[in-house]
This record gives sequence, structure tokens and C-alpha cells, in this order.
Amino acid sequence: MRIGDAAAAAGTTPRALRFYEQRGLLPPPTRTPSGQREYGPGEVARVRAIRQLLAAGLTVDDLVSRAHRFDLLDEDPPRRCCAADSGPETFAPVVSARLAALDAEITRLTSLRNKLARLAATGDTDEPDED
Amino acid sequence: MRIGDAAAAAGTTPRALRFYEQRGLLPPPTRTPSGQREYGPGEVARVRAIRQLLAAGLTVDDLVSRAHRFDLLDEDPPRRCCAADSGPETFAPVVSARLAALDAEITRLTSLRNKLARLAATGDTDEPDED
DNA sequence: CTTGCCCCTGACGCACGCGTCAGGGGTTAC
DNA sequence: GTAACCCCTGACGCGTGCGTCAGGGGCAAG
Repeated sequence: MRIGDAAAAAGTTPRALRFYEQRGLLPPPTRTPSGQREYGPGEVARVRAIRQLLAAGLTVDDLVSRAHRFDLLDEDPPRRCCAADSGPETFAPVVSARLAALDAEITRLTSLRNKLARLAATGDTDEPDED
Repeated sequence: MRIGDAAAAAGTTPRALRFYEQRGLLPPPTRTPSGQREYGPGEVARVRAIRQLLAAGLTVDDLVSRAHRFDLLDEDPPRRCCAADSGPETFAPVVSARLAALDAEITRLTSLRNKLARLAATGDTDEPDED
């Protein structure tokens, strides 16, 4: 399977696969004698797992920081990667960190939204917000 | 008043003032014969107004799109800029657009957060989310 | 052999609000 | 006069996950 088909099978693009490889999320695949990458179904499953985690709000760096245990993702649905078994070797720490970051961002945007709504309603802000 | 003092009076930096000017949010100020910018209290008030709107979640482009009516901001608290008088010449349209964008972003981050929380709890996502 | 599609690497682009550095000149106080 | 500090313009940096272009080679079909 060459990169185009593998990318399509994983629901993404060749560029993304090369990017993941470059960032250390995918192991360097075998190459044909002419240098073309060759992927198997295992690699495709791994890419799907990566994309699930990225879609869930983790960053590439989050995954890279746990890349040494990334074989945990080598089953199609990433069940054992970040669930109840919260050992330091799993994704639990980065997941909870990302959860906290998301909560902070949601809080920030919500207060921003309220501030803007007040501005629209009354034309004034209440907290001078010394900057 | 030179740029450093004006920036400090407005609670920001010289770089920001030059940036606003370059983007068309501030009119080009008068210059000393040697080319240095000279600001008065009116400019400072305008900068404060700009910063309030930016802090409220509007983007520079939002303000630029209404720059032709930017004199509405020439009083210290920007009362008349986006409040109940919702004429097309005010900031009301961009404010409501930004409100909608903020709501969309908050919704997106919240669902992301929930997805991630489910992933952490069960190790699975429910919506395959075809991509 | 040639056409056409896919692959390779390397590098820039994007959105946003400035921060920061480089290289050169003005302004003020001693 | 000169040190110390401020100002000028122009240009790159940042963070994120790739998209996209450039220039060159591989692979299968007619």
C-alpha cells in the first residue's frame, strides 16, 4: 500500500502521514527499493487512532510526549490508551492536562462572550481590567 | 506627547500603536519636523476604546471594517459604538457576528471537551465523525 | 518509448496581535 | 560634547496542523 491509498484508508492525506512521521508519531515505514513508503493495515489503524486523539483536542506534542508508549494505540479503537488505567505510561496525564486547558479556554471565551454581550447591551464594560 | 508616553497612558506599547496605525485603526498622527509621532489625549482615548473592543473579543479586522465610523469611539467609554442604536453605521453588526462566532467556538470546544472526557473515561468515541 | 499519475524532499503559507531584533537618527541633561 | 534614552522603518518570530508549490523521479499501460 503506497502513501496515497494508506492516507485515503485512514481518512486523511499523504501530507499528513509524512507530517506525523516527521514529528515522530509514525515509525518510518519500509520503503520500496526506489524509496517509496509502504504501509500495511497496522499503520493505517495507528493513523486512525492518532486522528481520533487529535480530533478529541490533543495536540501533536501531547502525543509525541507519550510516543514511547504509542504502541498502546496499535489497536483500532484506542481503548487502553487513556482510560481508567492511569499509570504514568499512558495518555491519562496529557489527556487530563488537555481537559484542564480546554476548560480554561472555554471559561475564558465564555467570560469574553459575556463581556461583549454587556458591551453590546449597555455600551460599557464593568471590569476595567487593568492591562 | 511622544509614542512611548501615549502608549503607556493607554496601557499598551509603542509597537501596538504603530500596528494600529498601520492597520488603519489610528489616523496618522502629526509628526515633529524630525519625523517623530505626536499624540494628544484624544488619540489616547481612542486607543483605550480600541483596546476595550479588542479585549471584548473583536478582531482588528472587525474594527477596520467600521473604521470609517470610528469617530464614534472618540469618547472615553465607547458608549455609542455598539449599543442599542443598531444602525448599519455602528459596530452592532460586527459585534453580533463576533458574538455568534464566539458562541460557535464555545460550542465546538465544549463538545471537544466532552468527547475527550468520554475518551478518557471509556477509551472510545461515539461519533465516528467521518473525515 | 511515451503518457499520465503518483511519489519524493524541501520550503513557504496561513491567521493574529503584536514582540523583538537590526541598523540608524533624534532629544535631553550634564 | 557626549552619554543615555527614546524614536524611526523594515522584517522576522510565534503556535498549530497541515495545504500547496517547485523541481525531479518511479510505475504501469498503450
